[in-house]
Amino acid sequence: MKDVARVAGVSPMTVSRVVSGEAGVAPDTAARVEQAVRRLGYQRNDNARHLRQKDLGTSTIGLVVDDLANPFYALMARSVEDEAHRRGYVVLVGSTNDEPRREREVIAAFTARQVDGLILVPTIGGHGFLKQPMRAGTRVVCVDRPARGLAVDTVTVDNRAGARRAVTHLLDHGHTRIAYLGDRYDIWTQAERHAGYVAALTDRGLPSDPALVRHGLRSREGTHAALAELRELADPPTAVFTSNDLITLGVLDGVGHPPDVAVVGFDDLPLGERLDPPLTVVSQDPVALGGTAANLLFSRIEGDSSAPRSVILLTRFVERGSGRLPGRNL
Amino acid sequence: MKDVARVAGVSPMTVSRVVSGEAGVAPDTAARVEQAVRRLGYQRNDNARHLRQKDLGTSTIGLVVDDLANPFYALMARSVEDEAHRRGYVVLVGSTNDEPRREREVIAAFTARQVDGLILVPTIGGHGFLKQPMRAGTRVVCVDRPARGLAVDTVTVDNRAGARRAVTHLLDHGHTRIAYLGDRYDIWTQAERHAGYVAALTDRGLPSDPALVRHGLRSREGTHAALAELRELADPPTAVFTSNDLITLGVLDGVGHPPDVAVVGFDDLPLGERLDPPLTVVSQDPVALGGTAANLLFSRIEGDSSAPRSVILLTRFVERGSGRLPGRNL
DNA sequence: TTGAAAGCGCTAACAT
DNA sequence: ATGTTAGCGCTTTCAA
Repeated sequence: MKDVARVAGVSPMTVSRVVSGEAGVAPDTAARVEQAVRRLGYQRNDNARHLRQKDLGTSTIGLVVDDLANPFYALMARSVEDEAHRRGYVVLVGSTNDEPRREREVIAAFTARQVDGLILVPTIGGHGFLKQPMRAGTRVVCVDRPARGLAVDTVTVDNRAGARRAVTHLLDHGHTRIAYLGDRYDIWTQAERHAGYVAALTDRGLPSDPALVRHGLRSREGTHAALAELRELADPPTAVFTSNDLITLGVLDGVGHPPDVAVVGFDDLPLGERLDPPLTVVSQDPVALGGTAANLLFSRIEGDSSAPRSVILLTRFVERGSGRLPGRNL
Repeated sequence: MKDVARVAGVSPMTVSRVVSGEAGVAPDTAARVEQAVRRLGYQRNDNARHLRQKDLGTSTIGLVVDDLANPFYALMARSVEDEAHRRGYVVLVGSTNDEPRREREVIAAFTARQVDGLILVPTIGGHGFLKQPMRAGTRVVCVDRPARGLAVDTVTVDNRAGARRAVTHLLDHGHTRIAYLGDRYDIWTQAERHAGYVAALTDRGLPSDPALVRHGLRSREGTHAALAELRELADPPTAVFTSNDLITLGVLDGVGHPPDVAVVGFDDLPLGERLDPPLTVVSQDPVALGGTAANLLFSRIEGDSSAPRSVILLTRFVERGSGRLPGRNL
């Protein structure tokens, strides 16, 4: 900036004014400065700028998800990024792998860089470490799951109702031996979906047979193996409810052609309607989740200090056929 | 930091030393400082730190992709993030939508924040604006596509050979009317894949019929419509080569049950093996692309100033059946 | 082992 | 309309 000032024959303050588009600079002076800027290829150091402008923030937000490679979070991330871009913000991203330690590391790195806000898919771990940054002005919004004991805006979907609807569908089609295959039970969404599964059974006066419930599935292969085990039971399931897309894929790996087990899954899959029979799912909208979270965050950043809100978006039950098997009803 | 110093009864300089883990502080002094840090919940402002430490960089890199919501780039992003996290770096992400203007905006926002490096899926636009930041020390690596006229490390896959292999497979199974359905031709990967398509035909002495070639497809719906048009031809195609995952999905939307057209696509799909018949694809490895790009970038950041390298990763041809239809060979 | 002074690049607040 | 001074939070350098 000093160099530009020297070349343009003005003071650094004038360069600052021109570069920041402030009024009150004579047109020909501004032109001289702009020419010097171009000649030197000067670009302002925004970190230094934000250091001085204490009240204006850094125009940077952090997005912390479970796994950025998961298409669900990728869609969410894109949606957050679009909202941020629209407002002139940039986005730092990090994946936690659902490990509280990595979550802490990532968030610490973000707050050390003075992010104005944080959109967080929280792990099971405590979040006391957020208190201090929040007091210092960092706004926080949780998405996909709430954080235990953290009073912040939270955007989720009706996991329990969605799962209940799906399992009810299986019951409606004559299934009574319905398996639940889920990810780690300590993940809030998974516990909710399991609760929905149990609720649907309870609605019909059926007990939940522990032998048909598997938690902690984290891969296609592991799910495939779990399904194979269930088939060895004396009284095997005739239907399976899968609690996320990865687990649905694992189950599909293990059902025959044509399938010998009915399947309904949480989360839609790109080719779901193309399977034989087409896949019935509970579908959620990651773009809406991300967009809503971003809008909440930015309204907080812009000064909204009302009580924390909790937004629950609706899932959609998409009936395509896979829940009616083995072709006993139609 | 001043507050911590006051509480601990030392100078800010001593706090700085303790917080940065520098040697030469008496153990009991350090203990007093650490206690004050905890009591006040102090966290260092890394932006201010990096402002002063000119030579150490900001430990921040930027990742600029076409579309973060695309599973391919999401996997790449996760891979880059893992490498960055391992080294104590954080990652700014941005999507360009393949619009040169948005690419410029995103990159400008990143360089203004003094990123140490940039991993870039370049748009078709010029990249002269990178010259200045590069002179100022920002390292740049291109991934998925090269940037015209930008001499930097570049990681791509053998798009042309992969496409040629796929189309050859269709020819081997008796198809001679093979359509090409692709995204915008000005995207380097798409032009390469089209060239591979043409090369495979030429290998057999066949001309490329312009009536069977469609560029610029950007959605499932648009692709579906394009396929419908091709079917209206007097001499319609018996096979289709699709140049990316989205286009493959669009074509699958439009083929019958069972399919009346053979399909081979670039990029694998999660349920591809589960279709009837299973989907034959040219598969590339986004995790390897991202990891390789990140490793190149970090070795540059760590001082490697050898001539720019070009790394070409191999695609894998995954034959599953959909290219053999309509069941005339086996 | 500790601290004081100066300055990273920028801008708020006050001159002129 | 432009410039001067001081200071954002930290660290380099040098002195004690």
